[in-house]
Amino acid sequence: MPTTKTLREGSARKRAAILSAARELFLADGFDRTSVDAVAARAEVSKRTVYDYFGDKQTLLRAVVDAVGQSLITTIRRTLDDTLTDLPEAAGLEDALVTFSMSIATDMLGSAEYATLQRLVRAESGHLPHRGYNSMADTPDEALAERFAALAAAGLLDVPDPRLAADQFIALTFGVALDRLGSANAAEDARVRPLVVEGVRTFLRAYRTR
Amino acid sequence: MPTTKTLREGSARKRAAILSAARELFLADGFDRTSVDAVAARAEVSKRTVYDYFGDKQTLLRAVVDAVGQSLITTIRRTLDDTLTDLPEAAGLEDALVTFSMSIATDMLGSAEYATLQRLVRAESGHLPHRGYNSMADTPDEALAERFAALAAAGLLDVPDPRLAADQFIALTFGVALDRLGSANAAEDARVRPLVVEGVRTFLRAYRTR
DNA sequence: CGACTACACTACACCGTGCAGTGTAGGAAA
DNA sequence: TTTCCTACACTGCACGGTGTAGTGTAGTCG
Repeated sequence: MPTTKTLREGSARKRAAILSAARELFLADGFDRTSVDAVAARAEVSKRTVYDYFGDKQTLLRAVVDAVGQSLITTIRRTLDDTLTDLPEAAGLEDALVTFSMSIATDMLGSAEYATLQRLVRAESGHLPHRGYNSMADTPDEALAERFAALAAAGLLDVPDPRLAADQFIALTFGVALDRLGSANAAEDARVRPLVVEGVRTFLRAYRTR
Repeated sequence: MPTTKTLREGSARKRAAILSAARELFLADGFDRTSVDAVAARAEVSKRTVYDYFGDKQTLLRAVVDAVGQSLITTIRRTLDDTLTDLPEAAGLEDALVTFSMSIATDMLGSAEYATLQRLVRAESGHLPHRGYNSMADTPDEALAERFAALAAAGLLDVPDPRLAADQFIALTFGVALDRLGSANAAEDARVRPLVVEGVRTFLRAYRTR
């Protein structure tokens, strides 16, 4: 066990590989059209191993969604800290929000992924028991809502219902971008930025303190 | 040479029944999880007839999406005329928009249907050639955009880009409602209205002339 | 009037295939 | 040894799609 980070590191690696392969295939081809064999092949893992790790195709989907959700929320938190911590002057707020949104849409392979996966869970695999949501703000919207509340407390925004504002912000930026362009490539596309900018402006016209 | 390689025209009633059954099942269970046998059973029609009318499951999906889209746009046009023609005073604008949105969400079995079906087409059945969209404003957003332009011309709204405003309006109302609650029952649910009301208010704070 | 034809539709059997899930033997590591 | 993993064969089944025999019905011709 010299330099080895044993302790099931191999296991964790395989687990991650499976998760990653499943995510890519589910997103590309849809849940039903993705065979477990294909997932196993892409993960360079035996099909049997997939079934040993996750017992079920459904469960695998759940795991993928949870993983992406966690990853997304971490990215959001970090980006939030990078772009919105030292509460900017009112003048810089628009730029800060645009930067934040574009970071999410670009850095992250695609926040679209999360939305698409949510659709998959809902549309394709019926109704599994809804997320655990223990207590913390462990959903992307709530992380954003927290920050809006802070901005409100700092007197930059006039936000009576931070959670609602967060949802509306997301809808105005990612929502319209997602609706207009296919859910696929979120970054890259040059048409995304203007849409996001306009979304932020609309949001600020509605929520900025006067 | 079997002269009948063409698809049947047949009785419109059966055709409609199949379309309707397919719509309900596709929405409830998803495209892949819906068997053609199930569609036929629900339509009280032979499975063979389904294949005679539409030659293919894919084609059936396309037909369903087109039908719903047409129906939706008709409803929107009518509702638009009913609620937003005699340009209301600035004071009544909020109520008018709320009424409009709720009419769409209620009267129509669910504008959610359209969105969900679009997802289905994209996510499940790969990429068929995108809609024909000949020239007219035959997409819901554009119908709404037209009306916003009219409201702007009347001095009630300050809308430089009507099409964008329409997309943002839809995102603020239906978008958030769809995200929060499952895509399923759009009407009925008492939680929809407050969401729509708040969406309209946000929209007006951003776009109303000052 | 009946006989015949054309057609829309059903009921049903059937084929091929893709796929979820399992059982197991065996190899490599620890 | 035990533990983990792979390779692979195999089952069971659901589903898309087709072919066909047969039924009801409307119209046409004699």
